[in-house]
Amino acid sequence: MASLDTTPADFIRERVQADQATSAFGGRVHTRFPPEPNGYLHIGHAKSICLNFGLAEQFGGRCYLRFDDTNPETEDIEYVDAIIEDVGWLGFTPEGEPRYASDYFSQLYEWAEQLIVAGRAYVDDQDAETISAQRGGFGKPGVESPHRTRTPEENLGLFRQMRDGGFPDSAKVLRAKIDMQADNMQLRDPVLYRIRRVPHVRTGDTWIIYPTYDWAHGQSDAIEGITHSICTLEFADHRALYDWCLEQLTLPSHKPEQIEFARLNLTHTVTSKRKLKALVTERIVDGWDDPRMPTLRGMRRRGYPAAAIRAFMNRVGVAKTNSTVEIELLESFVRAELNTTALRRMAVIDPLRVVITNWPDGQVVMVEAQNNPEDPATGTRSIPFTGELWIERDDFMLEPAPKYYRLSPGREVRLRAGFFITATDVVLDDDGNVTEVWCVYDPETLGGQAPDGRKVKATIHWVSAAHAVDATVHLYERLFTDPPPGSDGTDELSSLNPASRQTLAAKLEPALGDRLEPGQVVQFERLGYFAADLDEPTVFHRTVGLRDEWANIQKRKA
RNA sequence: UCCCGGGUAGUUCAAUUGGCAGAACACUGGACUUUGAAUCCAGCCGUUGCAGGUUCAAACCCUGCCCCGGGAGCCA
Repeated sequence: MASLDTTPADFIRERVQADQATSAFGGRVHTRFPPEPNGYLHIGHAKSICLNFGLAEQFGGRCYLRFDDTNPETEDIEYVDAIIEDVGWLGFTPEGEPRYASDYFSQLYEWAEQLIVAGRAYVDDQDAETISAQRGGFGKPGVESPHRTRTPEENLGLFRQMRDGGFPDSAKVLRAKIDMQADNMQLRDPVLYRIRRVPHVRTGDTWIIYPTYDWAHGQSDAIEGITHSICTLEFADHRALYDWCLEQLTLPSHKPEQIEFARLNLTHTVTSKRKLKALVTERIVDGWDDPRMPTLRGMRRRGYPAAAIRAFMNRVGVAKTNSTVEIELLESFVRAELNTTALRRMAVIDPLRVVITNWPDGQVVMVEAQNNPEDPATGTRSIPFTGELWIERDDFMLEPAPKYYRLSPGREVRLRAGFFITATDVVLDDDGNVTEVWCVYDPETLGGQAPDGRKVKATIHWVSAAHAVDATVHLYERLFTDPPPGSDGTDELSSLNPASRQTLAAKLEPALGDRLEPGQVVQFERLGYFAADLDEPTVFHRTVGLRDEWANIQKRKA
């Protein structure tokens, strides 16, 4: 099994180590997790969070949470709060208060004026389409804007008018004056400021011009003293621009270095904001926190322990190879964590009635069951055993298949922590379905052990019918049937799994009638791990099933 | 078409930087078992994208090619 908390080596950690060896940043390691507050965090963000905070932890540095809130059109306070909460849930504590790129708007503006004075930026009057067309194409040089030769004085005046409301939205932009011939398209005079009369979550209507990502990000890093600015691969082409911007300024500290890594993809799900949003707005799922969603909130509701997600991130490592990790790997970490921490309980999710014909009328015997065999310190509990029980429909077969060794006519099995029973008769309905199984029990086998030493091949779980607690149980399957949804070029949503959620009426042992902690995960023995709903005490979500050898046997036969 | 990045087992990553390609997950078999779970043991999985070259020795260096991803927002 995977060890849970070893920090692997990867090219970023090697870089940091090398920087420390040469004292590149005076021995400091300072990272940041910089989400834009325009959506909920998902498993992909978790990788970045674990990387940035993990690096700071490992090297005795610090890590900030910084909101990259430079585009007021898409951002909302709702997301700010959710992100802060989710980062905490994942188990990380940002250094100090959250930071905001918008805190630096004044500084960024001042630096823009310096850039203009230095003749390195100009105001362009052309519209977006024209600018885009002039940018040229891959392998085709760009065309310089007619406004590129404006004097610094003229540019400064125009830029101030932009700031002061002298022009309508989008009428003018500030552009860096770099190189319209550059092979790297990002260097063909990128836009630095745009006019948007949209109230900003934090600065309200103080500003009507907003810096773009490229003008804000590196400088924000520099202001905060970030040493290693880690981002995903699609920003690789921006690195030259990131460096260019910083080189134009006189910085208080060392220039941060941008390092790119490959984002995480998981099989059978999607992580792009657009697609996740589609799932929510088209009501395919109940919301951003639906247990089928790969959002942090969804996984929390589903019962995934934060520790399992962290361990998983350690295992998948950090590289520049585009990769799609099997969701099974994540699940194996969830099981490993839950196996040691989750209390065992009995619950029947597809009930079949068992009547024990030789059981003394009305007798109730309390049997002792371990709370978690992996952790004896969790002790035992008493469960009522009676002559009428629920067992799993799957645990009885009228005509047992080969290698099936659960209950069937004439066969003896153990009821976990209870007694041995042998099936003697069945009650059938008009369609021939089994509605009831009659059994006899062996009173000598209390606790599940036969004094004569005879063995049974199967142990099955059960719940006393008279004591059962009713509950609703949601079973989840993959959201998408295709490993990479939409890989055949079709719309991802066409490979949606119509059976991604199945809802059943379950019978629980009485101990589960007492309110669990919201979100607490227990193991329903032989079925899997189930999380108590955050709001509804009698609703459970299956976090993940147990490994199931019987299912494998059947699959192989098919 | 141009620029950048990548290609090692089914998957994700290693390989002490040129020195016997190996871990985890998955899969298969066995042991154990009051969860067909967990645990333990074993096995399977490789033309290191392809073709050349350098070298005693190449996943690693050189040349050419192929394939995949990203890049022409006033998104991030």
